[in-house]
Amino acid sequence: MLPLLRRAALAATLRGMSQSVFTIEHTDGAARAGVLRTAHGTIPTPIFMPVGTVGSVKALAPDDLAAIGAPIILGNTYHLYLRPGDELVHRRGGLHKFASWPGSILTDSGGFQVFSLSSLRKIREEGVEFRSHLDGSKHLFTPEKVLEIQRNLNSDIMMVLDECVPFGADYAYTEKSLALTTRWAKRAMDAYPPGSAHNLMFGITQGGFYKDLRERSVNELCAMDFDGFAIGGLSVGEPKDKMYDLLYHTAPLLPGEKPRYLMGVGTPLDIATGIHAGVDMFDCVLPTRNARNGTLYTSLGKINIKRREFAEDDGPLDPNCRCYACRNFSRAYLRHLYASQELLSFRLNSLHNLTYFLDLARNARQAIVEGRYMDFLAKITALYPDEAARAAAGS
RNA sequence: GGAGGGGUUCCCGAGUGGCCAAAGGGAACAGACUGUAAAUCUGUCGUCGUAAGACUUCGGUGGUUCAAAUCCACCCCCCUCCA
Repeated sequence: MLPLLRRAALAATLRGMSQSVFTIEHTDGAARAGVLRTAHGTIPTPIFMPVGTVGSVKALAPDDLAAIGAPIILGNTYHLYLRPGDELVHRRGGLHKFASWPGSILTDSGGFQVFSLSSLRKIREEGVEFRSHLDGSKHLFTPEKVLEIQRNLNSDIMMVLDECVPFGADYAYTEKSLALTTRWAKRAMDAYPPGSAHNLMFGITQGGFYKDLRERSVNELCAMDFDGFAIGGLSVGEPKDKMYDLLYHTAPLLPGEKPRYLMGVGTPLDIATGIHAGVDMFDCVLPTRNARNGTLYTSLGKINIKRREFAEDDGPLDPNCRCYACRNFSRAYLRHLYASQELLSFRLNSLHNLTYFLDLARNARQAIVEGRYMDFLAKITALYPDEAARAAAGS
């Protein structure tokens, strides 16, 4: 491990020279295979980033994540600020040290909580006021404050504060919200200009499900020198075909030389589709949450391990999977662990699903490098026919 | 031997004349889950039927009543206390 100062200095050099933060090595159509560098490592892209909201990927230890080759995980500004507190984490040397996580960390800004905790917040010009879901206390999150929190956490990739707008918001509201998100992004950039430190900062585009607003958002955001750009506000309750429509419309508008991040997405098909549209980074709670709820992704499709049909199935969960769960346990045993609510069920299932998602990105990258991404996408599409049908419904 | 309490749909358990195929919980079965208020949530759960509805069911048998899981009689079984 590099001494802290030297690492910071090195990373500070990286920031402001966007060329060296992100390098695209191969393309296949719009799909890109690249490398993203942070203060805590090198990340091959496309990449799937496991979500560890409160500083832990639920049910897993850093060793587990290392075993499946996860180079970067997420943390959350809102949750870590409330508990245990970003300053407490700062005093313990940052989130990496506190959580014993040697890889990279991207932190979400709390923008998603504007959506998911909408009944507990008020949006104002200066920021978002949340009523804590833990104790009801009030907290103001401004664009500047969330960066301060993320710097205390020592996040490798900080996200700017945005308003994640629900599906169904009308044009007038979405337009107004978008303008606010853009003003917040400007304030973030002012508070933390390029070269300030080694923490990278990504902007988030919004615009709901109106293409002209998406374009406006991209134009306004990309005029600013962020280290990467995210597409936010997708997968917020919309039909699948709408989501893909917006995805294909928005991704190509983002600057080609910078990393593109599709926030909170998604299913394996969503990810494969996102990569096809030119996205480099993904995160989603789906593999970990579904793992805890018994839904597992395999090379043979999605299966629900609770089902009776697996009660005496002695085969591995996924014969083509390299993970610890698949190498050592039968479907019958995994079903039993789930039914018995054994904690090992969470760990093995999470380990497996994340392996699947990480491998999905790895295999996608390989396909791009070898110039056969369309074949890869076709293969994934065939694995999830119901979802693919929903995606095709409106087109 | 005496006194008391109880047997309800797979399990626990509510229900003491009609609003009861019978609350609630569990189990079981199936589904959902997308920048994590999620080890959460939803549905089904006597039989037949797409449905309307029909039929069978509350330890057993018989009875009272227009109507019984609920009232009465007898019988079978379980539990507690006393001797």
